[in-house]
Amino acid sequence: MVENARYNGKETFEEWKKDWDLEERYNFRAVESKWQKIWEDEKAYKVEIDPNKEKFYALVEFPYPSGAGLHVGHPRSYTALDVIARKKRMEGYNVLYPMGFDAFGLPAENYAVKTGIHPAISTKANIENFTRQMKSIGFSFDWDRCISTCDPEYYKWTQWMFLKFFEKGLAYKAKIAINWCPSCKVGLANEEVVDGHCERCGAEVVRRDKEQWMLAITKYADRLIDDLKDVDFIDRVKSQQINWIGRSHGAELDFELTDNNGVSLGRKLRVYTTRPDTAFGVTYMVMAPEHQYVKELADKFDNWQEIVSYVAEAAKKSDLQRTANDSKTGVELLGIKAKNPFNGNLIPIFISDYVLTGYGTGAIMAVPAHDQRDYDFAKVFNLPIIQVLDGGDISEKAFEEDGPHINSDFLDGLGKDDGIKAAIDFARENGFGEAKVNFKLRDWVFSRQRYWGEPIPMVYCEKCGWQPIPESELPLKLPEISDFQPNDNGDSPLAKATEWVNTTCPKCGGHARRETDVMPNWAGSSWYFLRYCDPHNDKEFASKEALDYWMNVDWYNGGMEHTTLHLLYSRFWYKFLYDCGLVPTKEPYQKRTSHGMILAENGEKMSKSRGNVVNPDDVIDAYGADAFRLYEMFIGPFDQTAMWSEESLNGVYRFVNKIFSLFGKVTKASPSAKDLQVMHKCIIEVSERIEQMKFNTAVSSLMTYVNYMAGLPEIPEEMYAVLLKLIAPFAPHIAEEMWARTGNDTLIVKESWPKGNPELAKDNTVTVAVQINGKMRGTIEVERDCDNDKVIATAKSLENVAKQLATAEPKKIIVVPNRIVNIVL
RNA sequence: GCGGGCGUGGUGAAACUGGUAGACACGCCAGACUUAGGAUCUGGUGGCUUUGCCGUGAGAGUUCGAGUCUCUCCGUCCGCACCA
Repeated sequence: MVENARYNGKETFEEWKKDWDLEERYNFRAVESKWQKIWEDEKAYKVEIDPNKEKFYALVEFPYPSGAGLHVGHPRSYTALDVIARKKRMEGYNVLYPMGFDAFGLPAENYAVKTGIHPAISTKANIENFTRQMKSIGFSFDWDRCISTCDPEYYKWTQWMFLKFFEKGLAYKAKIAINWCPSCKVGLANEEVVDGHCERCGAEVVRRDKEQWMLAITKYADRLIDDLKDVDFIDRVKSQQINWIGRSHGAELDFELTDNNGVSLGRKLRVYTTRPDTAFGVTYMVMAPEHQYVKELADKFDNWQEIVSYVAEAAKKSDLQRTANDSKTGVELLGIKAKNPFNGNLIPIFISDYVLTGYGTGAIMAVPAHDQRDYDFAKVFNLPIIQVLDGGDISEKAFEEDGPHINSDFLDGLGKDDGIKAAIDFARENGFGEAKVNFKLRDWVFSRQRYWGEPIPMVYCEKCGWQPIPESELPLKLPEISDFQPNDNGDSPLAKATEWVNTTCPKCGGHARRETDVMPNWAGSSWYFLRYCDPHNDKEFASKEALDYWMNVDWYNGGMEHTTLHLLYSRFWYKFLYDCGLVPTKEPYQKRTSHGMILAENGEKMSKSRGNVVNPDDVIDAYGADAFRLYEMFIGPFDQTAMWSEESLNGVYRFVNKIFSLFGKVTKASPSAKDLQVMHKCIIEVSERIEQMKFNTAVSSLMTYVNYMAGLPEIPEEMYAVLLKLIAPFAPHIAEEMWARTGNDTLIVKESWPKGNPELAKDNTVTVAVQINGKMRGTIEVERDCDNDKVIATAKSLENVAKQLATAEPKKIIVVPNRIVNIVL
């Protein structure tokens, strides 16, 4: 114990005590920095594996260390889990609550383009600033476990895991049409495109064919949905992930292609449908303009020019423009037909951009009677509409609900499920189709044409193709370069580092070139929570012992914006590691919650360009870290958007000072029954509300408790000690200071959490509401659990009640014990 | 279009399985202390035509009793979206 620091440099407690009389008010600046130093010197939050203690792993999303520093949004999440971590610690858990930096990313690189300052240098400075800020808020992170994704000792393992993906065939290079952001000059994953715009800069994305490294996340689509049932994620997160993965059950069916006379062309058009049972209502087919058959069957078409120009037109449009079309366009492929395998009918085939190349087989069978899009198209092109499900009025619009089958041969009379089953059975027996599950989820585009990211540890040899570099060469470090400018060709700035790029093939020893694209910033964050378990290990990404002890993450809080990005990616990544036998559990996170955003005072988003960003440094300087933390928790329901308000901040500032001023009234007096009742009620409420993340009402419970004590002539020591313990997770500095002043020489953050006794929390007398016909007429004070007859008698004696009873007889009297008496006249 | 929320004082918001609507704060009003206060402290504060009545987006329903449950509608926010 560092006695002198604790006593403000005075030798003894008694010496220190003399100073108190000179204090005018609570000096939060001195107190907060004093305890932050003591916690740091004593490593109060350092944690090690301890098999004798139950572990608790609390996690918040690590920040990108931007040049702007923390804004008040970050600490909302950090404080919430800090409160939970501190409470768990006081409850005796061995708590891992780590922090690190997601340090690769575009801003550092853009800054380098502008200023010439190397990303490594600006990132380091930003990390130092973030660390200082977080320490000034008094978070209980174990700083010895701090990591940074741009540290070669870290990204060595990110690269190592990429090699595993490659080894298992889940990382592959493919030339596909990707989303390209012309402003960032970088390819994007589907998840990074929001309404057709770049998630980061807002520019409209365009399609571009590019050779890309891909990770086969779609192989895990089923498990990413199914395993959600075993974890405790808030519903919003679950449903958004399920929605994004977009699983649908249906069938793939082959339609034979023929010439106009029904003579087979020896090819089949495969379509995907969720309703194979409506096949008797198919009146035409549609292929995506990009469908391979358009090129392959070019010589069969009578209107090639028309087709070519439509395809060219479609290629020019972005996805956004395609979607914005309200009327359907398309071109019939004249000269060929499709044969419906259910009834042998020859039907026309179109190309249209309402059919997407990336989903299903890129071709559909159109049932205009029962699909509104097909219906609209059929109207434009004057195609027949055959109803095969009974109901609705198809002269108006498509009938998309369920009904018994009609006009459908062997399916007639069957309902939806039976019809689908019968149709699939029929297709299977006749060899033209089978059941099929489809997903909206696409494989993860994993290449970024940038500098400030993890180099992809692959080389290309003319003779041997793509080869992984040997593990012994990891980490493959980023070369030093001075020109970070990306270009429009889609080359990474790394391509200019010729010495680095040119290398030898690990297989044949011949000349080879390194991959010059880097990984996306989601790579490092996909497994960082594993590194926290064993951050300094240079043999493995983490030891088995550490992973077995610490995993899973018990409680992970983060932003909703990451639900279909980081959260989904990292679940996939982790499941892959599980399949490799490298991690102990199927899912990384047991519980996932999410915080609401903090808006500026006027309800706008805080942003640098609007100039309305509130800097935590200023708040802490003016009101102190404790008030800041309390305010973050008191601002409103944790999961909802909240508006920053300097005026309200004053309220919690007063509250902190009130806790300080209460100290003057603390005596050895023992608490009365009423005192104990109030105290235990507060313990119970605060404990429950922290677990439920109802931090705003937890704080109000504490305020009620403080207000009660403020009304007492003297405050029993026990009551005040309980206050300090309960407030310690929220306002650890003042809790620690007052704990010391009450004569304790331990750290309150290591004390045990008070236990609430529900029996003592009950009041002896209760206020019961008296109603007549459900309307409030007054209240009575009765003994708790007093018998009904007595309660009724007391109720009847109320003046208001007696008056009404004089004119009418009660028909019925309802008594809810300790709550209400309702007299029905 | 599909999926998920939300709607309560001047403001942020409370309200457990239906049981005293507005806890706790902010603001405001009054008072105290002050040369002074945007400091601090104390008290008050949903509305109204005040024996009482009305009040949780609107309307209906269930119930002794509805902010809470059911239905219809309105408004608003978020996610996905020509996904076959």
